[in-house]
Amino acid sequence: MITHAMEDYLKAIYLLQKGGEEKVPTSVIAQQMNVSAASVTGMIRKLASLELLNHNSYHGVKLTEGGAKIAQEVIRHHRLLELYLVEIMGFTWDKVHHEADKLEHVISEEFEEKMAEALGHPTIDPHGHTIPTKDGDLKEVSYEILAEVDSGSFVTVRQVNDNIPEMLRYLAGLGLVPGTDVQVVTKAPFNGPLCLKIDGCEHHVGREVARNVFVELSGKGAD
Amino acid sequence: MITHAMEDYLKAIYLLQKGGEEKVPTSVIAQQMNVSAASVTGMIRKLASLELLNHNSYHGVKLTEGGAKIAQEVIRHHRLLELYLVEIMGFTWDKVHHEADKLEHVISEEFEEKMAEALGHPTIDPHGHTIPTKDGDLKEVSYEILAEVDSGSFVTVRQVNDNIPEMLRYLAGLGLVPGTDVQVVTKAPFNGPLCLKIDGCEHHVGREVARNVFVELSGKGAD
DNA sequence: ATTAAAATTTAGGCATACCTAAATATGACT
DNA sequence: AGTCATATTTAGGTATGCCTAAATTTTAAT
Repeated sequence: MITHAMEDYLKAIYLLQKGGEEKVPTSVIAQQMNVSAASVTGMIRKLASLELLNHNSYHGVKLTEGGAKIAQEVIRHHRLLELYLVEIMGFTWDKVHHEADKLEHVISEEFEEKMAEALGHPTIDPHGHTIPTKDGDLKEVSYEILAEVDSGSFVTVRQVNDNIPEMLRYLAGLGLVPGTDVQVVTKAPFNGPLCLKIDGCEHHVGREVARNVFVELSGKGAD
Repeated sequence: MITHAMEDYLKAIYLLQKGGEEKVPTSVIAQQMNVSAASVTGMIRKLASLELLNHNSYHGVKLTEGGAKIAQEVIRHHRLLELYLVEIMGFTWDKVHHEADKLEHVISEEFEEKMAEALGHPTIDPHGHTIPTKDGDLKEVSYEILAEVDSGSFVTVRQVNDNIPEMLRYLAGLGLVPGTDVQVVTKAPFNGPLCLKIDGCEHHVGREVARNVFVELSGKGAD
């Protein structure tokens, strides 16, 4: 029997794996999930005994096909829920992550299908993340981090991190949402703010915010 | 902190109290919730220590105002969810009880409000039960049990039990849903079937089914 | 008033999922 | 190769929420 906690671990490990790390170390999972490393070890044993992941002691874990499948289903639930809450129910995009985190574990497959139908089988969630297909794989496109593109660049916002409600409200206020075209006018030194031209207006945003916005390069100016 | 299990107990006790019993005995709760009496005793201690109910050892429990309030909120969630799932999402009415039982514990107050708005602040759920208002009390109207009305009676269906999916599918097939006018043509002896005239057609339904349908008398014929 | 049946509570256990602190393994550096 | 810092695991403990079996209390009947 798969518990909610197990689903949360599988989801986190899956996303960390997609995010680069082939073998995900215990400590990284612990940090991501805000639990102690010891708790992670305990859960890893359980998941390994169910053959949902392979554990190479002291060298991290890797999901099996079975484990990855469950993770994909949970992520599909989460992202469909986020979009449903925004598009159909009228939630603002800063609140849906938290709500989806609770709902993703309890909705039925039929609930998932009804949402997908109502939304016209969408592929992107409100924060720009790909929604895994029912059985298929999740191809996470990797974009540039806004904080790291050269000044002068012309970019299009593709994704934003969905887990800090206050930052999402701030971003929405700036118009820094997926689909928006942005020019990086300047980047102040010493980790200083970026000057961004959005919709013709210049805004100054800090690096912390710029590290949570992911963009696609659409052109480039002088550095 | 109120756990899901606590909410389930409070809900069950609340409905049993409304269903007649002033003080609800441990055994009744245990039967209703399909757990052992010992488990109920354990939970009662916890709820009593939180002052959500008063416990008179060996003489049953009674919810405090605080306990009743939480129960009402959970029931409001449940019934709004059932209606939302049927009306907005297109679920059939036999599946919504199970889905609502899981969702009722995790949705936010905002989710509740969005549902209520989308549904036009309804007062009755798909099975005919009253939806408690946001702060107000639940006035559960008590109807006649179809199995117990005299033959010849003309009745209107008002409520059906929502927890047996197969029976709900059967009832929907017969047209025995809230709002339908029905004539009780005959009642066979020895707990035999009732002959019902629904929409001009006669149907024969067993007592077990007729005990799960609640009606309002609208007229009366010969016995 | 005694006794038997029924209801209730207590006692002791199990699984989940988390924690801290202590022990142990790894890998990088001298 | 030895040493040390870091990462990981083990050991032992907490809380929830369920169970069965045994003890206890109540109620009803003689």
